[in-house]
Order: sequence, then C-alpha cells, then structure tokens
Amino acid sequence: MDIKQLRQFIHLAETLHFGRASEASHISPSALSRGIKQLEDEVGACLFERDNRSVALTAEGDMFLGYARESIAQWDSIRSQLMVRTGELQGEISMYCSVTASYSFLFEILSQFRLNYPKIEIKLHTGDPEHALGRVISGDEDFAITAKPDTLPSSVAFKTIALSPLLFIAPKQWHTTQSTLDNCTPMILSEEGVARKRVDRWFKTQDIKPTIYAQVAGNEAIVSMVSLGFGVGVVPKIVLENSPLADTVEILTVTPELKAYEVGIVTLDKKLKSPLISAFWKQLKTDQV
Amino acid sequence: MDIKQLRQFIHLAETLHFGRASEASHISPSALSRGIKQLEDEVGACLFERDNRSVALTAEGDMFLGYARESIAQWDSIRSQLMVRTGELQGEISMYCSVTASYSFLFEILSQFRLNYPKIEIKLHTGDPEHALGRVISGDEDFAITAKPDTLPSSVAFKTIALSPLLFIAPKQWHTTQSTLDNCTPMILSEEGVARKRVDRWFKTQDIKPTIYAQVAGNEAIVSMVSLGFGVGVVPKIVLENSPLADTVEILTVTPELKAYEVGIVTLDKKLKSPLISAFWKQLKTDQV
DNA sequence: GTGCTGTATTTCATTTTTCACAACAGTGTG
DNA sequence: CACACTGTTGTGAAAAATGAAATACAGCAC
Repeated sequence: MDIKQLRQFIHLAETLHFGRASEASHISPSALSRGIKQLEDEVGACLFERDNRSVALTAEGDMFLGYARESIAQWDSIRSQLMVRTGELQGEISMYCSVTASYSFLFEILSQFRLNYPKIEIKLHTGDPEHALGRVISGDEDFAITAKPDTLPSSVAFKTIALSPLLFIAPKQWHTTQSTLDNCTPMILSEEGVARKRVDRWFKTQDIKPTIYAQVAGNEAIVSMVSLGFGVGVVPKIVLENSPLADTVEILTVTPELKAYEVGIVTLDKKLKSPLISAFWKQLKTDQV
Repeated sequence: MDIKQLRQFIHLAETLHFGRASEASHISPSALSRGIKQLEDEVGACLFERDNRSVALTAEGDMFLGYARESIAQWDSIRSQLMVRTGELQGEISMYCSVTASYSFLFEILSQFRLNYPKIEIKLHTGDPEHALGRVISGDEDFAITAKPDTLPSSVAFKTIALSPLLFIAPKQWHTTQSTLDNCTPMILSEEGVARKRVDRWFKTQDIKPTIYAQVAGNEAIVSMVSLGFGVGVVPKIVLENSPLADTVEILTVTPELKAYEVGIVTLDKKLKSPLISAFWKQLKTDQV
C-alpha cells in the first residue's frame, strides 16, 4: 500500500468519478482504475460500488476513507516534524499566476526564497487570473498571485505584495479631441473581475453611463484595443508598465482616482500549518498598504 | 511511501544490520539499502547514521520508528476490520513443521481450513523441528507444529492436536538375545529435545545408566540406525508409523511407559488478535489430552 | 430501434522501476 | 599486510506501472 494510492482513493471518494479523480491525481483514468482495484485487493474489501454509469462508496469504503484521511495526516505530520528538526526544508510548493504577474513579481518573490530554501521545488502554473482564487480554494495550488477581491473568503489568507493604481488609458492624442469622460466615451473594459467592479462603481458616483465599446478578457487585450484607437480603457499600472504598447497610449488623470489594485498572494489558511507553506508565506515582503 | 518500506525500516531499526534486516524482509541487502535511502529522501531527514562498520538510529530515526510502528498497526487494524465486515477472510499465514509432521498432520489440519477460508493462502516451511518454537517466537512464522516442551514460554499459545506414545524400538529379533534394558544396552537417542529429556529421566528412575551408542539429529535417523542393528532407540509412535523401515524393528514394552509426546500447534499469544490467525486457531480440533 | 454520449474497464506496447548479483570501498583484526 | 565483514553502487534482466486506444455497457434523444 502506497500513500499515493491513498490520495487517489480520497480523490475518487470525493468526486465519485474516475475521470475527474484521475485528473486531480495527475494520472490516467486507467491507472486510477487499476490502482483502486489493487487497493481493494490489498485491503480485502470492496471499497466502491460501481458500474459503467456510476460510482458509490460502500460502507467499507466509508470506513476506509476515515482511515485514509488520518493516515495521510499522520504522514504529513511526521514529515513536517522531521523536516523542521533537520532544519532544511524540502519538498515542493505550487503557485498559480497570470503571465503578466509572472513577469512583474515572480523574480523578486522567488529569487530570495530560492536562496533560503534551495531544496524546495516550485511548480509554477500560469493561466487566466480569473481562476486564481478558485484553484487555491480547491486545493489545486498552494499559492496564487491575484488581485485582492473586495470580499475575501474566510478560509483564505491574503498578503499584499504591491499596489498598482488603476489607470484610465486612451489612445495618444485623445485629449486633443475630447477633454473629459462622458456618456458617449467608448469604453473598453474587462468582462468581470475587481477592475471592472471598481470602474462600474466609479462611473456610478460620477453619474456617467458610459458606452461600452467592448468587453474583453485580459488586461493586455485592453491595452491593445485602446492602442488601436477603439476607446478608453482601464488597466492596472503594472500591466501598462509591462506592455510593449505602453508608448502608444496616454494616461488620463481623473478625480477621484480609482482605488488601487492590490496585488498579493493567497493561500488557504489551514495550509499555513505546513512548514513549507509557512516558510514561503513568512518570507514574503508585504508592501506598504 | 510504501507499507513495505516501513516494515523494512523497522527491521533495520531493530537489527541495526543491513544484512540481517534484509534477510528478515526477504530482499537483498542492496534493495534494502536503496529502499532506506529512498525513505530518507521522502521523509526529508537522515534516519540512520551509518558507515561501513556500523549502523545507528538518529534521533529523527527514533521518532520515525514510533510513527512507523503506529502506522503499520493502524493499517493492520483497518484491514482486519474490513475483512471481518466483508465476512471473507483473506491474506496469508505461514506455518513451520518438520517433514514428518507434514506427512502426518498437515492434510487433516489444512483440508478443512482450506474449505472454510479458500482465500487464505498458506505458506509452509519445513525444517528441523528444533527450530520450530524459535521461529514462532521470533515472528518468522505464524504457526509451527512441534512437540510440547516441558516448559512453555508465557508468550506462546499451544494447542495439542495429537498424542503419540514414545516407544522403545529394537532391531527385529533383539528380544531373543536380550530380554531387558540394562546398563550395557547400546542406545541411539536424539541429541536433544523433548524425547531425549524424557528418556534420560526414565533411565534415572529405573537406575540404569545406558551406554549411548549414538546421538543423532532427527527421529527418522534413529529408526534407520535401529533397523541396521546398532542398538535400541526411542521415537514417537507417529514417526514409526510413517517410516518405511517400520517392519524392520520391533517395539519393546516397558514399564512404566514413557510419557507420550504431545504434538501440537504453537503461535504467539498476541497474534491471536488477528482475525486470520484466530480463524486458523479456532478451527483446530484439539485431540483428547 | 438506432445512434449517440458518457463512463469505467481492458488491452497492449512502452516506459519506468525494482531487484539480485557482482564489484567496490572502507574499516577493524590477526 | 592479508583478510573478513559490511554497506553501497553499477548493471542487466525481470516485473510493474502507465497512457492511449479499444472496448463494453447503460442511459438518452430522436
């Protein structure tokens, strides 16, 4: 019996679906199927009731689930204890962030960490910033770099690493034809997310009902469209600084300013008990908030 | 991490000797060496302090030993629980006995057991009866068929399955030349063991100091030597019945008779908690004692 | 009914891992 | 200095694990 098999069993018990459980375990469905069968053989009991359409835990499987959870907890615990005693942390942690964030923050965050803990491997996954929080909450990733949402789930911890003003940007020379934002200004905004909410609120307080020219996914795309002259957009300064198109747009000064983007790192509260997670968390430098 | 590795670790921690530990784990020393190293990698700590001459547990190793023992106990426990719930016991049990004992008793003991518990595999090892008790006590075997010693260690359970009188045997026609046993009778006896002790005591009570012609290991050899005419021997009736030489010797009636051999099964007391061991134990038919 | 879809399992070729044997290296002993 | 003892490492063969594709099976739509 192998700890890996135990984790696979737990995934299956939680999803009751070989496909999804195998994905969560990073193996093929066939491997999972065989692994579970082997576990059942070893334990001498049928753990799942299954046919081609459905999977269900048996009473025995339910008992075993308790055992499996406890057993894994104990394994993690002894490993933590010994690692801390030894003084040298090792293992791996995973992190999720957008491509832009990886350009802007990763080097600073990781280079010092790497020096302090050379034996901790970092697995980095990049993707849509929209998924960041979800992947942390679901446990798929240990950390994510993301903007601080207005309301934070209670189970997660957030540490701000940078503030980046939300800027209105317009095509170069835009101010020569148009001096203020009004109802007719064609806007290019994110489909959703923190930035979008702040912009919506800002317009409301200003009593402006802007014309939305385009809703796009991804701040980089906003810069592109603004640069092409389609309208006015809102992006965090950090995105602009990393954009090759920064020269082709101009920044509009507005009052009041939009509340700044808080870029930070999230992780599950409970994971902070792990020495690896905790070590990473502690060495993060909180920026002036 | 694998349960097998945990068992290997425990063996090594107990023997502090790769050779012996690997033997106990039924693997080669090299496999054990690599396995331990892998375990150390996974756990992130050095478990043994070792050079080419010695092996010692580190403080971390000692902590891990506690974990390993507990972890295995829990695994065995959940397996037992589920097996009992499922109603069909499965697994394997090992048994040790002499070749003679295997001829005489095994069929009766195992045939019924096999019917009741077809999924329990039986591993049979034959060898010198002298080692039987030791192998059970050391935990190498679950059961052994052996003669009941005069004093039984407190940690073992013994169940008599047959009584077999200890018989004096002499070459055919011996009684025509010699009518009683006396100081001059050449005796062929076991080197040690229950039978030898009983014979010695018998002679003492009879005030005879026999001439010991030969001390041999193994009751079968005694029959051979007696059959060849070298002298008088003592063997359990059960051995005689299974010997192809039974026709070539004759049985002497003596008074008082030697106390009969009690052939039975031993196991460790504490093992009776396991459902497999217990199932086997319960279905043993105690002979009239 | 027929085709379609979703899902667990099996097959099969390939890759990875494990293992024992042997060679090696280091250390105490006579 | 030869020798015995012991843990480790190199190596090729055997075993196990794996993923892609094929399969088997059940519900569902039409």
